[in-house]
Amino acid sequence: MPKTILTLPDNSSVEVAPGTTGLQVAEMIGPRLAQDAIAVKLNNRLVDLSTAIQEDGDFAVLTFDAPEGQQIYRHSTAHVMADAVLHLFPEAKPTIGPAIQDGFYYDFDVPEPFTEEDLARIEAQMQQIIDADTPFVRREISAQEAHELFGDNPFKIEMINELEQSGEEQITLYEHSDFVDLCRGPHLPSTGRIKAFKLLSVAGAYWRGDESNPMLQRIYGTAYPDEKMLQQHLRRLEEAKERDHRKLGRELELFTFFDEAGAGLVYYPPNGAMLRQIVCDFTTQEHLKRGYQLVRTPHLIKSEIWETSGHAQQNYPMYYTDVSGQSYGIKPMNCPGHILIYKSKTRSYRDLPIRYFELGTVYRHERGGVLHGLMRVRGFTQDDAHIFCTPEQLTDEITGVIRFAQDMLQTFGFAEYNVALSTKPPKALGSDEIWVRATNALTSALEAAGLDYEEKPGEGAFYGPKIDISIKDALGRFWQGPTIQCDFNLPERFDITYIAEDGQRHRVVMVHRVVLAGIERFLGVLIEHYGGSFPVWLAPVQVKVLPITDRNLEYARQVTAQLHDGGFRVEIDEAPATLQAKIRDAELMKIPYMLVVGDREQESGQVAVRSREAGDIGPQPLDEFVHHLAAEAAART
RNA sequence: GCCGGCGUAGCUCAAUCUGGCAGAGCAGCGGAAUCGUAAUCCGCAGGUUAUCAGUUCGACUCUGAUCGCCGGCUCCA
Repeated sequence: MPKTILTLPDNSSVEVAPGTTGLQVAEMIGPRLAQDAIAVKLNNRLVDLSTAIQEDGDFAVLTFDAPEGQQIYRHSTAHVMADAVLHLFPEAKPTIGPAIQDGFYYDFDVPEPFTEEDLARIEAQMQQIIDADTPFVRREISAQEAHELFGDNPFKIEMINELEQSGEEQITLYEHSDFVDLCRGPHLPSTGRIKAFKLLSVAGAYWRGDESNPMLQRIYGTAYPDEKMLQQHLRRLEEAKERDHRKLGRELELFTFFDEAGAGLVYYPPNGAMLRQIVCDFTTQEHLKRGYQLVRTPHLIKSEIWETSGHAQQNYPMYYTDVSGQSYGIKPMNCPGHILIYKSKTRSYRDLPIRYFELGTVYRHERGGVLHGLMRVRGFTQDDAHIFCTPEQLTDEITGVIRFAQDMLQTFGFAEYNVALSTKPPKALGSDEIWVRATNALTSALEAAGLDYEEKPGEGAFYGPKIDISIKDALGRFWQGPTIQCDFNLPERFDITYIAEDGQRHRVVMVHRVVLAGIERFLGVLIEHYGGSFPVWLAPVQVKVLPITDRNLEYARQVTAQLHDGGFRVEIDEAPATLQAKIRDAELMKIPYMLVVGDREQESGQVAVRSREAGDIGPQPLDEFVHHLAAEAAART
C-alpha cells in the first residue's frame, strides 16, 4: 500500500495513507494540536485542514501562533462579517477583505456609509453566524460560472477578469451557509471556530487604494482565539492612547499647534524646545565625530534651481513666494543647497568623500487629510546629509551610515528595527551598471553590518536604490526611521563632477541620508516610546526642588542654584502648596528626580531624593546626588 | 484632496437631539494655612459657543461655506 511521507517542522516524519486530511494528521500528532489547528502548510502552500493530502513533503499544522494562522483566522472572521453585513444591508456589494497587522478589514460598496451604531448590529449578526457553526466549504468553478455568480458585483467581476488574464482556469470560492465569496483561502473549518472578535471602526477607502476609483466603506475589526487575548489587545490599544504623543505633548507642554496660525506648523514651548535642542545638539555632535562637515543653506532658493532639480516639473507640493517679479521656492529638501556648495569649487578625487551635514528645515504642503500630530507636519527639520563620493567609495560610505544609524537608535533605546532594501523600479534613470553597483554597495553594507533585511524589488526611487530602516517602539509599533538613498539623477541634472586620477571629469555619486530623519517625527516617536518619561539625559527638566515650608525657601534656592551652575536642568516649586501637592505636580510632569528639602535637610545640608521610578529613596548629601545625576546623564540611559 | 465623525473657558466635560438668560471640576489669580513623599481650605476671575454668512421674533442648538481637529484612504521624513 502506497504511503505519503510528511516531514514535520522538527524534521521528524510521519507516514500516512494518501488522502488523509491535514486535520487527521494533526490528530495523530496530538489532540491539543488538532484542537488549535487553523490550517496546514504543505510544501509552502497553505491548504485547508479538510484538504486530502496526496503528496510527500514538508508539512506543518498552523495555529494562531503562526503569522499565517493569524491571517487565516482573521480572514475567516472577515468572511463572517461580510455575511453579516449582507444580511443587514442586502444592497451592499462586498469587494475585498484581507487580514492585516492585528486584524482584518472588509470593503463594501454601499449607498449610505456605515455608522458606529451599525457596528454593534453587525457584531450581533456575526455572533449568530458563529453560533450556527456552519462549515467553510471550498469550491472551484469555471470563470464562466463565476461571471454568472457575481454578475451584479462589478468589483468581483474585475477580479475574476484579472484571474482569467493571469491564466487561472478555475476560480476558487469559499462559502458558509448562504454566503459565497471569491477567495483563494484557506479558511477555518467552520464559523464556530471564531471565539473572540470585535469590530473597531469604519472609514472610507478607495477601491484598490486609487483615488480615481470609487470610495468604498471599510470596516476594521480584529479576532483572537480567546476572549482574554482579545481583551489584552484592546488594552494595548487603550495604553497606546495614553501614550499618544499628542496627548502627552499637551500635558507635558512639549509642542502645540495653533488653528489660527496654520495646520501642520509646530510651536515648541520651553519644555519641548529644550527636548528638541538636546536631540539636535546630540545628532550634530555625532555627525561631526564621524567626519561630516557642517553646512548651512537658506530657506528660499530661486525657482530656477527647483527647475534644475526637477521638483518644479514634478509638481512637488512646494510653497512659492514671488517678490519683485522673482519667484522663490521654499525648500522642501536640502539637496540643491548642498549641491551648490559642492559645485562652488572644482573637486579632486582626493577631496572625496565629502559629507555635508545640516539640520535643514524644510516645508512641504502635505495634503490636509494626512497631517497627524508631530508624525506628519508641513514644516520639519531633518538631520540631513549628502555624501558626494566615487562609485568605489559607495560601500564604505553606506556601511558607515548604517553603523551610525545603529548607534543612534541604540542610544535612544530602540532595540529592534526592520530593514528594507528597495531596488530598481521599472522606470528608472541611470545605467544598469550604476544600478547594479549601487545595489551591491547597499547589500554588502547591510551584510557587513550583519543586518537581516527584506528586499522590495522594484520599490526604489526612479533615481536610485535605497535602504529604509523602521524602528520598533515600546508598544511594538514600527515607525519610519533612517533612510539611505543613492541618487543618479541630481548629479546629472546639476552636472556635478570630480577630477579623477586620470585627469578627467567623472560623475560623482550622491547619497542622501537621514538618521533621525524628521526631527519632529522622531520626537513624536520618542515621546510615545518613553511614554513621556524621558531618561535623565533627555528630560527637559531633570530635577525639581520642593521646599516643604517657607522657612526652607532660602536653602532650596541654594540647592537649585548649585544644580543650575552644575549644568543641570532644574526648577524650584515655590508655590504655597503642600508637599504632597508639589510631588503630585512633579509626578504628572514626569520629572525624573524631586529633591524634598525641609528643616531636617536644611540642618544637615542634605536633600531627600524622590525618584520617578523608585519613589522616596531617602536623604543624601547634595554632592552625592549631583555625582549620581551626572553619571546617569552621561550614560544616556 | 477624498469618505465619515467632530469643534462650548488653558484642560476634561455639561447644555445641542426637541431653538428661549452657557454651567461644573481641574488649571489660573487673591487670601488664609507652613504642612514630610501623588490633590489644604475660602474667594475671584475666566466665553463674540472656531470663523463667516443664512433661516428665525429669537441660534451654542437648524442650513451653507471656510478654518482646524479626529478615524481612515492616498502620500510620506
